Amino acid sequence: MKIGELATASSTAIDTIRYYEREGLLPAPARTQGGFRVYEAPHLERLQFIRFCRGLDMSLDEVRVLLRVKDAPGGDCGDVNALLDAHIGHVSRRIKELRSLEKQLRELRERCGEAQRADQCGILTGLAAAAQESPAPAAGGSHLRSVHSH
Amino acid sequence: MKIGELATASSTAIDTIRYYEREGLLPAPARTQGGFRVYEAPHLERLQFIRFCRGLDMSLDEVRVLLRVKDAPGGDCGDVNALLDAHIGHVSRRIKELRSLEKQLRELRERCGEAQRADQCGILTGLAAAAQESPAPAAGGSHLRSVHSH
DNA sequence: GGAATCCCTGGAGCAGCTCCAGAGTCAAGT
DNA sequence: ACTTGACTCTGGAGCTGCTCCAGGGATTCC
Repeated sequence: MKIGELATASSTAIDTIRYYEREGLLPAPARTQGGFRVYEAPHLERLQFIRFCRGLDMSLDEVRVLLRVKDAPGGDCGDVNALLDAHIGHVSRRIKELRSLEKQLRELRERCGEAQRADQCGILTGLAAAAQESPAPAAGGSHLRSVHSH
Repeated sequence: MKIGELATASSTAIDTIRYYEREGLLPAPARTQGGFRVYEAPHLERLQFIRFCRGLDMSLDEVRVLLRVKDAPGGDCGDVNALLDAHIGHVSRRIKELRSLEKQLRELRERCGEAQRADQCGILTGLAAAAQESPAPAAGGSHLRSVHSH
């Protein structure tokens, strides 16, 4: 199967497949004489595994750990448990952060019901005042990016 | 005030301040003869505003919109309301996604109580099986990065 | 006047792709 | 055999929001 077929079979962009190969997540496949990549069933399986883990919001480094354990013939899976526990920790911490964020935003939104002159907008004045008072928002001041921030 | 003082006064990295200037969020300040940036109180105020919004997980583009309205003398603030509503939408959507994610991860974690041989690890076999069945996780298959993905 | 501490610019690097140009390959149709 | 069109190749740049250099100059303190 050529890369385009693999791409549709796995709902993955072609560029992403080549990227995974460069990153060592997918083994380099055979090539035709003209240089086209030729994939077999195991490649698809592995790619689906990767995509599923990515869908669970794991980082590529986390996926790498899982693949390494998966590739080890009879190794033990303690690392898998630890990784998953840590990942669950990331996710639930992030949920907590976002909930307090949502609360702050809704309170802010209360301050301006309808459009009016900007210099009387409760949101803008509220933001400006809050920025003055606390150097960082009440949430704690961490810049909440993805679940993988710490 | 030189850049270092502004940095400590606003709990912002020096590089970040220069970055905001390049991005047009902070106006270019005066300079000493030797070329050092010299800031005044309004710079600090504006920077604190930006940092506060970033703490609320707004993107720089969102902050730009707020600043533009804030800078307009007597304009109206409809954009601010719309922006905040959209942002609240991002955040609560993301919370929903993460909650279903957390549930999936905890179910997965159930499958392997303690370390054992990798080829019998319930997590790995579960992941592999799930990847086979559904092309993407039940959550919907979107790659959930920050709150700003859509 | 010498040392320590600041500050400058320009560029690279992070994650995880995504998109592009410019060229080559393959399969089907005539 | 040849053309057409769809596919694929490589290498590099771009996205966000910073962060961290290197290799210099400015300022300040003793």
